[in-house]
Amino acid sequence: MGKGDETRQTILDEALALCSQVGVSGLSIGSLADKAGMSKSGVFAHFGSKEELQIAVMRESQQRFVDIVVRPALKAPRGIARLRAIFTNWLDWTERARLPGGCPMNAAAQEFDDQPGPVRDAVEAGLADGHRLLANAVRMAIEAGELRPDTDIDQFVFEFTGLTLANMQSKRLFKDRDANRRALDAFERLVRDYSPQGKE
Amino acid sequence: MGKGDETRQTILDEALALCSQVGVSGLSIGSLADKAGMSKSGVFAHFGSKEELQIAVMRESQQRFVDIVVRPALKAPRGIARLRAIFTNWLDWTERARLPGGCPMNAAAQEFDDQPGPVRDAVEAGLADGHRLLANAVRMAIEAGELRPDTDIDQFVFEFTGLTLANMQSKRLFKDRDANRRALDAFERLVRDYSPQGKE
DNA sequence: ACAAAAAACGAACGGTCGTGCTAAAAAGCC
DNA sequence: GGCTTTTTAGCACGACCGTTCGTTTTTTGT
Repeated sequence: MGKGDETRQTILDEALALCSQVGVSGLSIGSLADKAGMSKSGVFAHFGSKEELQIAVMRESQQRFVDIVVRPALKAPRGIARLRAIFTNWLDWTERARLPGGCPMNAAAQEFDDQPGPVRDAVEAGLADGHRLLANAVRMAIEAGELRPDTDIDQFVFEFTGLTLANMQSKRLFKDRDANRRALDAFERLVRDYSPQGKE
Repeated sequence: MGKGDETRQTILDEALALCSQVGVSGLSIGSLADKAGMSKSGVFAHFGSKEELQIAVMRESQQRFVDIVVRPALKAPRGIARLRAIFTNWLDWTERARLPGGCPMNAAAQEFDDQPGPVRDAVEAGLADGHRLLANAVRMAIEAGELRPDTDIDQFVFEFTGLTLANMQSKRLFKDRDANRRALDAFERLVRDYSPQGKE
């Protein structure tokens, strides 16, 4: 198909940027239509309901995350190098993705964590997918002998994501210019703790 | 004063619970009035504007956090024991505070991080205060000789809060029953890394 | 008990929300 | 170029939003 999908993509781009600032439930069809230079019903027709729009935004966010954070990191060799590439890409992925208000998915996770429904499902699926990709990278690092064989993969992922969350809060709320450095230092400490020739 | 402040407190209690579920910007005066069994204008009169209500909720949230997380931990001796007490209290403080939807302050931090104004200021002040209290506890642990003298306090706080954030996401979005254990394991590893007789 | 003050109510306002429905415009196809 | 299909606009709807105002109820002080 032609024109339809094209403007749908345009709308989604605007929706993602807007959503990053006001949240996925704060995103309204009227304001989105203004940003996209369209009528309210014109935007509406592309999704059929607000819920479908929200789900589409989450999916788009997930895909863009993969494109910006995960895919480029695959050029790094398997092991800690690739883990580090994922991590550094993660730290400022929202800026590279032109999302002025931070990660829409993480924001949505907070908004919808106790609001069952398809939107929540999409958010959970999106973040779970990220964790799965990350877990795979950790497993490869273990297989490459760069992390201890008895490394608890889920534990590693848990701490890894904790650092990205702390980084976002530090950077966005406290405008801390040292946030990235702090996160990177913590990452290196994390890797060192789980490395075979490391301490213990 | 009498009756006024009393019902104001009742309203704030309901507001906190409601806010934890729908977020601080999703909280509406109408629904809050329903929960409190009052009229919309009756609730409104106590705060004068929605913004003032939001600020009041943030302040109340902060105070309750101190009451539930920080104050009880002061019974533990200075040092790592107290840090651990703060941490464990932190992990499930929202349940003990009867906040069914998670920490309102953290949610607000995401919603308002790029929306300047008094609400954002209140959020930042509240979280900064928490960080300050935590930093003090870390400093005491250093002075007690239980953490290395060259410990970067802000770095420690950064990683500490990262664990609490990961814990909340794990628990609330993924319903992970191992979240607390994961967080505690990570905490012990964190402390060990910065302890004088630890590795390195 | 009674007057003064405080607090809660009820109705109304202009706005915006999501969502239908119908008509106009644009795009795709022969 | 005309015809069909797709895409967009315009308008209206009921619901809820924050806020204002005048009235009524409740509390307070004496």
